[in-house]
Order: sequence, then structure tokens, then C-alpha cells
Amino acid sequence: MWAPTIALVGGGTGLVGDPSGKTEMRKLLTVEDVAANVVGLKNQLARFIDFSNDRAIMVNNADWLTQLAYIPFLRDIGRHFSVNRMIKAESYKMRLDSEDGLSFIEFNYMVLQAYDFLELQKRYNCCLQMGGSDQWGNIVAGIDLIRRVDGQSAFGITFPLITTASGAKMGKTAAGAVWLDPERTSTYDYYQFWVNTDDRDVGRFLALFTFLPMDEIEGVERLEGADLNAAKSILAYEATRLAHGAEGALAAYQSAMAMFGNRSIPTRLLPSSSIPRDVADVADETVPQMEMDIDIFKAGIPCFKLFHQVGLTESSGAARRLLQQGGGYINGCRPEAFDQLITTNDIKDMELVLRAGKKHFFKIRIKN
RNA sequence: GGUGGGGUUCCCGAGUGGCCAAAGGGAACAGACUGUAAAUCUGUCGGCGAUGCUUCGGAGGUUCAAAUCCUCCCCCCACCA
Repeated sequence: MWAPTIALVGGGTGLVGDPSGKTEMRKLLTVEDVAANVVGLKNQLARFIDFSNDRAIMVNNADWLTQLAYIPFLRDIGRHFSVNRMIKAESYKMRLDSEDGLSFIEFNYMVLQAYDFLELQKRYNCCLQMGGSDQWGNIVAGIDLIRRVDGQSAFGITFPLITTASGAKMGKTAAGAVWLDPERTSTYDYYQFWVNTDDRDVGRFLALFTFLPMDEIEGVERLEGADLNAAKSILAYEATRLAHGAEGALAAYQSAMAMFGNRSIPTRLLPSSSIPRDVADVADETVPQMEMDIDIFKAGIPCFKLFHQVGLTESSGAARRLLQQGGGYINGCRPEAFDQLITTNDIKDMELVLRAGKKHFFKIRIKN
């Protein structure tokens, strides 16, 4: 019989910090920060794992780790660990060789994670741990510990960390990291992140990040060049649907069409996707936007200031450079000068669409 | 605790009294080319309505002039204990 899936949140180990694969010690998080992260993680996970009817459960290792007493822990658990073997682990190697070294607190991480496995085995009869490939050493340490303490067998599976075709780790984008939380990465940006996928990654990402049938995805592998763009739309739509819900995905899709122009999606391409094939009414409500009072434009405002104010650039100096280099557009036109005054004459249909570069849009809605 | 070496702009890393907002590389952004792709080439890359202002771990000091010299403090690394 299957035990429920257990999602383990690291409220306890998060207080310590995992040195695996890191070249330097990460800043220690405060207890409050870790607690806040745990809450955030729970919300994220709930989108991907079904916790209803205890089909899956979520546990926080802070529940047992923070209760541990040092001496008993050393005597019961610590004695099973060989330092000689630990320092040979790949996850510590990098740090052992580095200038920064490895602090004792981080050295303990493996012990704690191994203990987690033991604890889960005892509490829930858990015998299989899954994780990213950087967790290999930690998982194996847990398997070992369970065998030594209980004589039981336990197992582990790891999967490779995903990189893009250009070699970068997943999760970085123009504006910085991509977050699952809509508060940190808007639905629009999240969708755009996926649309901008490298050609070479489209098929692989469809397989990894959507639940579309593999035989349909195989069809995508044969596409080339611009034909892939429709597949990218579907990838973005499906990935956004999973992380932000169907409504958000649809809105982001429509926003993209409003800003970048319609893109027809062939009916035969990935037919299992629920992305709308017939383009009907196009809304753009997820495009970053704000309201501004019309008085501002009656007086006129230099356009570089406008770019800075809406957050399209980080400073007004950057806005000035952007405009001077021809990277800024207002309603699709390049201003004559970086400090050209934007007035009511520039407003069309009570809106103003600013654009930085090819793909960063911002819409200003004018309010009387 | 002792000895020695370090902390430079997002990251790596030059710079040991003026020519330094600070080489070079990476990342990033923009332009050209394109397909909201990649590669390539070019430009930009601390802030400010700007021939001036604030930066080089922190606080003082010397000097006409300090990232560079001096003093104290904080942090990191190596070896020793």
C-alpha cells in the first residue's frame, strides 16, 4: 500500500543552510524569515500537489529539529557519522577546497537532513526520498543512517537540475529571478519568461513543465524556426496555468497578443492544450499598468521621467540613456529627444503605451 | 591568542598619492540583424533636470589632492597555538 506523498518543508534545515553546490556560505536567515518562507512554500506547493484527503501531506522539519538536545543527538545520531566519509562527499568538496571554507554549522547540514529521513521513516514509514541531484549526498547519508539505526532499507531518487540550452541555470531572466509567487513575478512576466524560451529548449520544457501528452510533444520536436513560436505560446500558457491558474494564463496570453500581435495557434499543434485557438476578443489586463491623472499631461512631463516613474527603468539616468539610444517608445514611436514633453496630444483613447526595448511594455491609463 | 595575507562599483578582478566613477572579463540593458529565439557586431552599464555631487569594509587623520599614506575598529582567509 502506498503511503501518502510527503512534502517536506525545511523550516528547521533552513535555519542552518545547505552548503551543497554553493561556493560560499549563504547569509544566515533569521528565524522570522525562515518562518515566512515556509508559509510561502506551502502556498506554492499547494498549486502542484494535491493535499486533499491526505493524499499528500506537508510536514515541516522544524517540528522535530528545533526540539533536539545537543548531547543526546550526538550520542544517538552523531556517532553513526564518519567525518572521514563526510568530507569526501562531493557536496562538501567544493567548499572544502574554497577559500571561504566550510563552517561547522553548514557541515552539520548533511547530518540534519539524514536525520530528517530517519524521522520520516519512523513517523510515516517513509522509505523513498526524492530531490535534485545536488541532494544526492544528503539523501544517501539518510539511507545510511536508517540502515545503521534500524537495519531498514531506504531508497533515493535524484533528478538533474535543469539548465537552459545556453547553459544557464533555470530561473534567471532579464529582470532577475523568476518566482512562482505572483506577488514577486507577475503573471504577465511569468508568461513572458516562458515565451522567451530558447528554441532548443521548447520540446524539453514542454515535457518537463506541462502535463501535455508526450506523443504530442514529440511533434513539436520536429518544428523549426518561427514555427516554434506557437509552441512557445502553448508552453507559456500551460506553465502559467499550472502556477497561476487558468484565468491568469488566459489573461496573460491575451495581453501578449494585444502587445505583440496575434499569433494563430494551429489546431493540430499540441491538441490537448486548452489554449484558445480562435482569437476572439483580446484583452490586455495583465500588462503592467497604472492610472495617472490627466493634469500631469496638461502640464507636460519629460518622457524620461515618465519611463522612470512607471518602473521601466531603474533610475532616470537609465531612462535617459535608454531614450538616447533609441530604446524607448511612446505609443510605438521614438521620442525626438529624451526630455521631450509628453502632453495630452500624445494620449490616444485615454491611454499611453510605453515600451522599453522590444518586450517591456507599460500602459498608462489616463484619469480625468 | 600569535604571524602573515585580504575586504574595490551586480559578480569575478586590476588599481599602492593626482591623468579614477575607477582597467579587463562576466552578467545585464539597448541598437542593428531576426521570429517576443540563438549567434554576431555596436553602444551603455553609481546617482542627480547633471562642465558640478556622492563612492572603493567602518570611523577619524595627514595632504593643495587619498581606493591608494597613518591611527583605531569590524569582518574574512592561511599557518601556528
